[in-house]
Amino acid sequence: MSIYKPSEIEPRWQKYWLEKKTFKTPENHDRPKYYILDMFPYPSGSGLHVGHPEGYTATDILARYKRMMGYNVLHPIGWDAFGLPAEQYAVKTGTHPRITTEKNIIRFREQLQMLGFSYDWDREVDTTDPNYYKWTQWIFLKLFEMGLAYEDEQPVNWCPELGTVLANEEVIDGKSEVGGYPVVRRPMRQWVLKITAYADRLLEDLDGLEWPESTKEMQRNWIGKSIGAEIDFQVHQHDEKIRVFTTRPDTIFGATYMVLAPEHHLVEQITTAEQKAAVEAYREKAAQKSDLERQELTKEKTGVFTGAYAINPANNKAIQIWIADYVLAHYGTGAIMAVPGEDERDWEFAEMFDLPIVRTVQPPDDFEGKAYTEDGPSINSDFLNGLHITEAKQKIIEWLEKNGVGSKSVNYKLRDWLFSRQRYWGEPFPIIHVDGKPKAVPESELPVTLPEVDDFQPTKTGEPPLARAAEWIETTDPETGKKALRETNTMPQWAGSCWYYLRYISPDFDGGPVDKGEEKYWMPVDLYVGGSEHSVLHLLYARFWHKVLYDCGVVSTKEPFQKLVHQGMILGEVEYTAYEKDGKIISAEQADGDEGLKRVPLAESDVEKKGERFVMKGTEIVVDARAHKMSKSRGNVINPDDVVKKYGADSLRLYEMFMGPLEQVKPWSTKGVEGVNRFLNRTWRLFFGDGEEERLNVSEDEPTRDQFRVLHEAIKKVTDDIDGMRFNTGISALMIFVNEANQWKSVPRAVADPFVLLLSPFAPHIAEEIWNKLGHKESLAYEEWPQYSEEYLKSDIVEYPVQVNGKVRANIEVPADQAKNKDFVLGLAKQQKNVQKHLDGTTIIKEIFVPGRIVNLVVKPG
RNA sequence: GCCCGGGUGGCGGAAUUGGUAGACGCGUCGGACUCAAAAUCCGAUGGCAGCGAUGUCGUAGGGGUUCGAGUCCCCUCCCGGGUACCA
Repeated sequence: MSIYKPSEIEPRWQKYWLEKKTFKTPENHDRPKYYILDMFPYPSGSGLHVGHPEGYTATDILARYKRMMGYNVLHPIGWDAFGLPAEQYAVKTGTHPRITTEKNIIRFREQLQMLGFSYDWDREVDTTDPNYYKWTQWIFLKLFEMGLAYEDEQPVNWCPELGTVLANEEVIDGKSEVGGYPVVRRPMRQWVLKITAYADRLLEDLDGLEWPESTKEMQRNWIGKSIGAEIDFQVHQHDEKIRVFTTRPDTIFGATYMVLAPEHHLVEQITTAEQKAAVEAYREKAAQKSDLERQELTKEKTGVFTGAYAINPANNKAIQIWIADYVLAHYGTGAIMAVPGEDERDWEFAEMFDLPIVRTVQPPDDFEGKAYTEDGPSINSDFLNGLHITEAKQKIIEWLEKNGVGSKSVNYKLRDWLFSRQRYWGEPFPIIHVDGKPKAVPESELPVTLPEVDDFQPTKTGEPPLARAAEWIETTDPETGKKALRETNTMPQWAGSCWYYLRYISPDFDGGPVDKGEEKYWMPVDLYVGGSEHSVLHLLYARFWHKVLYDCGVVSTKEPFQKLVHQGMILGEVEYTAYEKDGKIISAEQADGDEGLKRVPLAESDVEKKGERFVMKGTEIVVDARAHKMSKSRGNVINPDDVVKKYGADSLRLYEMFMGPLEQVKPWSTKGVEGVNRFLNRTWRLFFGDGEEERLNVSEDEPTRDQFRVLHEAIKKVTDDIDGMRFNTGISALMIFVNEANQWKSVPRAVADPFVLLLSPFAPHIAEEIWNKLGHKESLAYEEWPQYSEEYLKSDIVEYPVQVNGKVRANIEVPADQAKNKDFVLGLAKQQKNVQKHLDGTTIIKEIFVPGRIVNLVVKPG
């Protein structure tokens, strides 16, 4: 019998594509190129989840479409395979992370192939492969040579639980991004990359990128450029100056006290004898606080007077110098001039400690707040009085510069990138220490491979696991023959993913990270798809490295990723939950806090919508109706393997694209998968009938005008929608075609062929199968994409809705040749019975006629 | 708090520059086929009133611009993401 059997069709075509290397990247450069990139996955032990195929299907559709449009397409995949889970598993079981990683990669590869993605499998990269990380190390050497990588003893985010330091970007709310463990500050020798040297370029070049505005904005905020001034305040009775950074130099006449960060280098020197004890105690306490504690205690300001005074250079008044932890040591100069009148934090502090407040900007009469941060004329500010912020700033900076007490200045929130980790499973640094100084390993000795160790834990003294490989550590400097020690830190996981998109271009090239000629052809990446969780971290780091490589002449573009799209998260199936307390079901609105609450899952049939909310059927008890993030603990994880087994890869692909806009967060629905699966079944029956025998239901007849119209409407819509990445509505157009075509006796070949091509990027297996059965010998992967013709889209009649006072009262059909004839259309419109009814007893005061669109008769009574 | 997104049927979501709100899919209801079920097919399906023609309300809420607003403007509420003493 004629039945659509994905389990039989799909593996067969997957094998065909692999064996024939159908998707091998063309090596010639004689066509336009399209580089379409997925964020490569970390091959975790739990395999692919349904989130992966979402972005991967979207890019696969585009890759297949672009090939049919005549582009040379580069569509690769690889493995971001260094990382913590494999290492933690190694610590627990002693299994070498390499073993775990290899195993996981095999699983991931199988899963991706099972979904029919058209990757060029000859270009796979693996960040843990020494042939790959050789070039990661090579790039690090470039950074080192350029003075962009340096060692520094600095307070770092130390995570005791993970046994490693973390970059600022990896710390969220004082906890580690991975695992959520507490993070404390602790000084340590670390490798740091000078990303701040590129702050301005990283900021400016965002403008030319086709990225989501929100992502660009996040990067802008993270870089945090602010323009202001640095001003020197003379310390009274000391030969010292305190330099502050401020964005509001115009408010200097309102600077009524100063605050230093507790760690500021002048604190000890200027503190008076009477205040010494208090200051010491405060500094002690601040040092002991973790970042988390510092944040938790932000509600109330704390601080201590140093006993010292500074002279405000604008008015020569002596003002108190305090220390307080609301001033951060690592931003600006670690010291501020406090202007409570125009700064909410300073106001709060001034109120707390009874310090003077002077307004220097006139608030509006009805202003009732405390600090006034908006614009207005300057007051109490001598020669600035009357000027608004912009002019006042300019004038005061001129004055500061003339008097040698300050100058214009720019500051960034962005800090240098902490680049070393105390881990085993990462790239070793190509660095040796000779006479206590770091020195580059010569390029000819790359890669510096990971040594074998017997234990993957940090040593008892807190040194990284590599410190266990004594023979590896002790080496000689090839240049001088002196004794040398290898660096025992390793690089963070971001290192490998900072440049992998370049390696795909020439994965076997051994003259550098990337072959220049190929790079020139393929770069930049035309479309990059991946999760928004990488908005700052990966995407900022990769841009930084790319710019460094640009400066060394390795790459020819300033930016790596021209267009970026984030796929939205797929949530679990919608769940209905009632809350039970003390054995009684209570309304979800009253259910706050966890005490004594029991969650009772309900079936969809037990609930109904009442107004804005869902309630238990027939009651007033409100229940929760929500989709949650998929998680093992919640037990709502959908495994792609199961979906493929039951419905096939084409159905999974189609469903994930049909759910809604790619960028949007959306809940999973197994019923929805069944829906698209039905569509594929209907498509199969359209071509092969539903009789006992499989019989090709395709005729050699010339299609009718109507059949052509149906086809060409589909071509237009599907083409536009793929171009605009609106895959959900594109699929809807394919469904409309099949629904229409199912009413025909048979499908004319001239319609059948193009339709199968339209379907193929979305559901490649079934499309190849039908294509083959239509008598084509070769894969359809490089067939020409169908073109639509306006000729067939024209209709013989044009429909006009007819409104009276903006309300539709009738629909009329006008022959196409009369459609733009206003008099004709209006005449016909007014004849309509229901229109006449509404015109009765009124006077037409205006006739709106929008050709091809609408008729609106504006009337008034009488 | 601040900065971005976003609120459309029972559900996921459609709707060119302002021009018939609810495409497509799910669900539900009715029918056909069947001994029966599944699968499939046909029909209906925003609410309210009406046998019906039709009327009326309706895109989070309130106001405005317009012949006409889901779409533009102002205010409020709710949800999601980011960020948090960055001077």
